[in-house]
Amino acid sequence: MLLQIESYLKEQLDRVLATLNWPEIAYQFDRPRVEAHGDLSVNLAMPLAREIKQNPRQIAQTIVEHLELNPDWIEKVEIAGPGFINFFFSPTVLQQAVRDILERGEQYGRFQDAKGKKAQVEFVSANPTGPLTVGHGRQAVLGDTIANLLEWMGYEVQREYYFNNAGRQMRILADSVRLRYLELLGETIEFPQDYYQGEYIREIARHLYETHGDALKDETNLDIFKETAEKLIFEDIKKTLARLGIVFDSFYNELDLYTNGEIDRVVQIFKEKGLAYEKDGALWFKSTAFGLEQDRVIIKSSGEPTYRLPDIAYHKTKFDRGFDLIVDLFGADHIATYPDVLAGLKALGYDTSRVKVLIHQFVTLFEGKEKVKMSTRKANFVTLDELIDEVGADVTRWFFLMRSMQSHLNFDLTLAKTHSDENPVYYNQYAHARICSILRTAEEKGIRFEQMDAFHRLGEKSELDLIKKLIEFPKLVRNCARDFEPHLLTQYLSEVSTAFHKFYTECWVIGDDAELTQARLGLCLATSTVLANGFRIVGVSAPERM
RNA sequence: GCCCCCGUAGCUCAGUGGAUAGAGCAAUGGCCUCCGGAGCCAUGUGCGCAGGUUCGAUUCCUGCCGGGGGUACCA
Repeated sequence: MLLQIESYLKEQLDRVLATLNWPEIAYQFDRPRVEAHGDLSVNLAMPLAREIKQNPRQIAQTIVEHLELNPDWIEKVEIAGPGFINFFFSPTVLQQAVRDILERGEQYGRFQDAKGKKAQVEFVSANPTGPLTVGHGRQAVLGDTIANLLEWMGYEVQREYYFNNAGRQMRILADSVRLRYLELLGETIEFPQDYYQGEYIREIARHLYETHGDALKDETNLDIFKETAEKLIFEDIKKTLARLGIVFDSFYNELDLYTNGEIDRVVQIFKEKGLAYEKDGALWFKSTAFGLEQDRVIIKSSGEPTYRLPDIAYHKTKFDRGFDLIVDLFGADHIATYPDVLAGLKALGYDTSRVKVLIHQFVTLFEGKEKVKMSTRKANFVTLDELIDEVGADVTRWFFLMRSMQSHLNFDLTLAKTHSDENPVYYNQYAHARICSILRTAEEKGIRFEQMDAFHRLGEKSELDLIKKLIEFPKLVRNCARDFEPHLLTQYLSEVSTAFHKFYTECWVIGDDAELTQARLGLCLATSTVLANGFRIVGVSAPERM
């Protein structure tokens, strides 16, 4: 309803501008910070003042005089400050909005804008060398929520996990397992410091011992160790992700890019276009032709490709698979790689504006004041599983979404554990549970919401304030999706909960006045609709009881 | 050296080219005859520093300081 009001006002304002023969100009609607400044404010007069060289307040005055607004929608218009035009919503339009929310129900906040379009979100993409860490958790939750947001915009979304099981890391992993296996057989081994130290390596070795006995004692080929490790670790990773409600549609193995010829094809095209040359025994990509500072090696003198080549080939497949929007989510440590990939894609002739690269900053873990260094190799990481064990999936998801992704995140484990009961997610879920409880109570008294025409009875300040919050939801979803900023959603939901709790404190829902009871029950339902829809995007549960 | 991100309340973090910069946690004091007190109400301190653009900058630009991450024929 807020979006409808905005477009209605924009229509009216544009009409006035045309009538007055004033230039068309970009202006914005904003929700004023201060209540006295109304429900919606437009800055139109200020930029216009520069154009037509008149006093902005005078301009605002003239505009307002020419406006003919429907009093059922806009109750009052004021000019304030340097020239803001402030609009005050009428109760009527707010009362209508409650009905609108109830009629749309689970669809409220969904858009059709991207209907028929395909989007892919690539995230996590951790190689199967160990359990997911808290750091991966941030990316997992961000990626999944962004995918949810895109679905709410109408996209058909594919969640993809890209991994490499062929590199040096995997060889070390396999050999780490082999040594632990030999250790189980009673052999004295020397375990190198730069091998994977984690307990999970021993578990994989134990699994091999249970299934193969000592038959692998003299096995020098690492394949069986590698394959077993990869299989078990991936099972583990998927299980962890599933606990957070995250399910990938597709796992893409870097190795396939070699076997299906994509790597060769990219090299071929680069050579044909004169964008690759040999120097010092290596093959270089002429990335300077695409605005980069230096050319990059894509095939080492050893004959092995650098990471750039498969990355470029991989992204080529994303285009070839027909996605309209390609979202890559990386940690800040990969920030240097994407310009090369984008340059490579341009070189191949693709429209890189379809690629959206999102970089999130790291999570720094603290135990109290003590910083916890994280390294999978050294096994002094805190796993995502452990975090979920401690605080639960809902808190984990909510916590990672509370902050903007470009902000460094200091995560105090001690605090997260001791104060988990006071986490804002409970505040929000409590609002939902409370509404369910009211509805149950009403039901016990034989009262059920059914009167869609009772909303004219809603006029208390806390009622109208709550409705004003609720009507922001669709705009917020759209903006979060447009800007890839899921954290604004958690913030908004908390505001809805606050407005509800205030309404609950000030207004008695189930009373003697049957019509008023109907109106308030409907408002409760509308609130739970918005909360539940928001929770669905964020990926937390909407409990009926707590 | 160069590049990217960050610097806002005691702590963790939101936010905006504009009109009085917010939340949670922590602290103190209030609020239940009755729909869930995991709630509501009240009380305090702050935009790292210095310039610039602008009618107006915490927001944009430049420099500096501090923290994080990059800068490979590692990923």
